[in-house]
Amino acid sequence: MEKSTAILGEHTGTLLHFDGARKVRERAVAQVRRELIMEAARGAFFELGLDGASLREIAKRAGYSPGALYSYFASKEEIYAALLGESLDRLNRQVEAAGTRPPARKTAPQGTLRATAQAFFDFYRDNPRDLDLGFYLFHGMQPMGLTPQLNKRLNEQLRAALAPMRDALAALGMPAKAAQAEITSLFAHIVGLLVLSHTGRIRMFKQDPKALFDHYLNALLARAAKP
Amino acid sequence: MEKSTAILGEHTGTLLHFDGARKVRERAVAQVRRELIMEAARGAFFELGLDGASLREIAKRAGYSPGALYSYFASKEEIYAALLGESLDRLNRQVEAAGTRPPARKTAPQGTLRATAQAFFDFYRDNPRDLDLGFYLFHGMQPMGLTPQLNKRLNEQLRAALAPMRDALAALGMPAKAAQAEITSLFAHIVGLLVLSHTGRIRMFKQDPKALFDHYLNALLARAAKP
Amino acid sequence: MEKSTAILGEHTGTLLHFDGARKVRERAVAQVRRELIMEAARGAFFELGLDGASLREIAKRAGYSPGALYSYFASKEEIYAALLGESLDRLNRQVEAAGTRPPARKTAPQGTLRATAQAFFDFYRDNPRDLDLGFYLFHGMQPMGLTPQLNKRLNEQLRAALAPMRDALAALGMPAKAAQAEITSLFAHIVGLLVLSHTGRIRMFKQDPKALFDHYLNALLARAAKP
Amino acid sequence: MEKSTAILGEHTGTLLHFDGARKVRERAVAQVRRELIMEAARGAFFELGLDGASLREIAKRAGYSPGALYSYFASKEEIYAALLGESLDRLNRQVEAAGTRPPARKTAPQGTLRATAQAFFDFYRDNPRDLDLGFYLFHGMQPMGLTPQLNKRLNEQLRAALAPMRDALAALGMPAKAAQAEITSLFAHIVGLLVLSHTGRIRMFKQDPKALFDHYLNALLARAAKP
DNA sequence: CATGAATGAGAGTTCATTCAT
DNA sequence: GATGAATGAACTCTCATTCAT
Repeated sequence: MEKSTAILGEHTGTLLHFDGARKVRERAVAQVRRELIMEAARGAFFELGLDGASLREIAKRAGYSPGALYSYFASKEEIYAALLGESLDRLNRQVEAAGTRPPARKTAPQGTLRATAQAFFDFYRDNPRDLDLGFYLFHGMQPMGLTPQLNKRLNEQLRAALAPMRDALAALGMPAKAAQAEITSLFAHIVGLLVLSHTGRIRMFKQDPKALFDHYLNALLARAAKP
Repeated sequence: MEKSTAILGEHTGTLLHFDGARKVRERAVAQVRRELIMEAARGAFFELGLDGASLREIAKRAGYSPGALYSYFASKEEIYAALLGESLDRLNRQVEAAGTRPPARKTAPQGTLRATAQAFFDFYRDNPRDLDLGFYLFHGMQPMGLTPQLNKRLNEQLRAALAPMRDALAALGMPAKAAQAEITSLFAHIVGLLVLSHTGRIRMFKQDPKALFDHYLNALLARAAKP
Repeated sequence: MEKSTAILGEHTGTLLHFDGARKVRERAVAQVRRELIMEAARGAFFELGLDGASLREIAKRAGYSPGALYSYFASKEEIYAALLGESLDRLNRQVEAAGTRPPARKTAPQGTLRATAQAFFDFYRDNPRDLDLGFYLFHGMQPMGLTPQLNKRLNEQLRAALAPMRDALAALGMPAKAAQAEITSLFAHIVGLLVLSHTGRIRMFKQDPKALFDHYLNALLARAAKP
Repeated sequence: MEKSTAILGEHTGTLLHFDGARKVRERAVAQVRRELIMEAARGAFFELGLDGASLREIAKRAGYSPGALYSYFASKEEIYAALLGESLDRLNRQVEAAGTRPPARKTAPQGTLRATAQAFFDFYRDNPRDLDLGFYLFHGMQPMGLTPQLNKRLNEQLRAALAPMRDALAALGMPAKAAQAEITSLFAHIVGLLVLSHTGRIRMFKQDPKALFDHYLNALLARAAKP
């Protein structure tokens, strides 16, 4: 079971008192190997897409035989779940960084909202595969194969990524409920824009995703300023 | 080749003058059977999702051997394309009906915009698989396997479904360019809301898709009223 | 015109007395259509090879539906058999023409032997598919699917094509038995050279089929001159 | 990749120094199983011919599921290539043995030429399927599907099998170029005789392949003696 | 921990031939 | 005669997963 908590990147230093040092070391080694496999999976997935990235391919890239991966992950899906967790971590870091960078701070909270929302948008625009990842486990748009606790964890990571924007709205005087609704809308808008963009539907309307997003953001800021 | 026009649901009754009655009847029978297969495909797809719906499964449901489907469709993809075409037809009819229904007409064009946008939203909210269908041919969010002319045709059907909303905005005095951008945004927003809704991400934020959509629509109407 | 019907057995001007003119006409029409189908089959076979030429493809090229061909040929194999018969006819004509052309006649019988053998060789060198055809019915080098009478007929056509060479050898004073053996050898040599040529094995040895054949022919003529 | 060297029957025992004994053993086991599959393939191919020998049939005979073969061979073609490689190995051994056997040595080089050519001829006369094998990858007499390096390797094996005859001609004083041409001719003659023999065309001329071959060989030796 | 052979199911597609119409 | 839908069997190949070693 440590295996699955490890998926989420939690460390267990406190076990030091109960386990021998050897066990700790082995656990650390296993974690490193997990990450090696995830790296291979990410590479395969990014280069070959959801369908091209077979377990065999991932194993080959990681320098393992197919069966060996099952020592680290219970299934292919679990690999993707781990990948998604890591992806959300990166998203969080990117959003957070945008929220604490000087230019944003100066004109806060409008600046913060704009900067973090932009960072969120940019993250998925620049890494379309990370967006795919988010929908992989919902093949056919229908949830599947996630353990409830894993689902919860992933949701929390997502919530965390959006939190700075919600807080910025609150700081602008928007009631908590309205802020939450606006942030959900914002998220939906970003997803919609990017899905349409990736599938070529926006180009078809001769529009530019970035411009559309700016427009949305401006409207949101206007709403936030004088409700 | 009547096969490909049939994909798009065109009827051939008018050929009566040139073909023998027998040919016409046979063509009609073939069309009926095409639709039977599409029905089976839709059922398989809706129940089993994109991956479960194999050609064999579709054939079984339609009461055919696998090879027989190739008398009606050149490939599995063509079946899905036909399904998508028919789905867009239904969408168009639903949107059009909403745009010409009395209550909408009375308060036009605001009423028309609200009614048609609502109809668009409702269509995909009530038929989530139809939204999937639209993304099927863009596996991994990356276009694939459509003949350019078929792609064009499908795009036109989509454009047509959105046209009433664009016209309503124009009728409210919005410049064509801005109207086009707003309609693309609206489309993206709907898609985003529904994708998040279908994947359970909206419920997670304790929000209601319909309410969020109303909110978006109100803001859009406000923008349209006094730019 | 009896040509191809003869392939299939035997016909039959004498039926004129018993059948009505209509039946005769219908038979002629059928024969014309047979040839149309054979033409299509030849085209498909030459362009697409043995594997690419499906019944469907042949039917399409002939302007028929697949089933229709069965009104004219009992099987796909029979089509090929007919094609082979026609091919052997062409071979015979080409060999015969070479044997009666002035230059050959002048220096006969050496000239005749050289000219006809050359014509035989050239025929298959220039029309590799005709050689394939000859081996098609012996897939895996093992006879199959020929009715004995059809086999006999084809053999006779082949014999006829080689007869001028045998006669030339006899005219040079070679005993009948030896001449027959030499001609069989000659045939084998031609086939061997062309099979190796078509499969690229001769080019691999940096040799030229034509030169090798000339060499063989010279040796044969030398043997024939003073045994 | 040991797989490809294994195709060619090379052993890996010398790796003992670098690999553990276990790896060596496993490799040996794998090689045995490869040969088991090749045996099954040969059986299927010999009994059922080129078309009857499907992957499924081969797998069934080898006691495997179809997919299992792909652990040993990358494709069906690779199986046939391996079969052909092994066939050429046997041919080489048979030819070589004939060239070094006492009776041949005594009257060398005429005896050597006669003995090795005879061995070559006998090999394919006695194993007709091995001749088929050589032409399998040239479906419809038109090259296909060999990797260039594999093609090269197979060509070299063929060249090696013919080398003793070429050397014997050279030993008889024939210039290298002429010897090469004669050996190519000899090869073509053998192939021609056997193809016609296998397809029953020689019997039809009431000839005997062996006698025809002797006749050819005598003429060749006569040419070689006094050019 | 690691291997990699093996499974078993299944993928989409093609084919010659048949037969009701 | 002609159609073309339908069959049924076959095709090669891929996959995630298991498990004896």
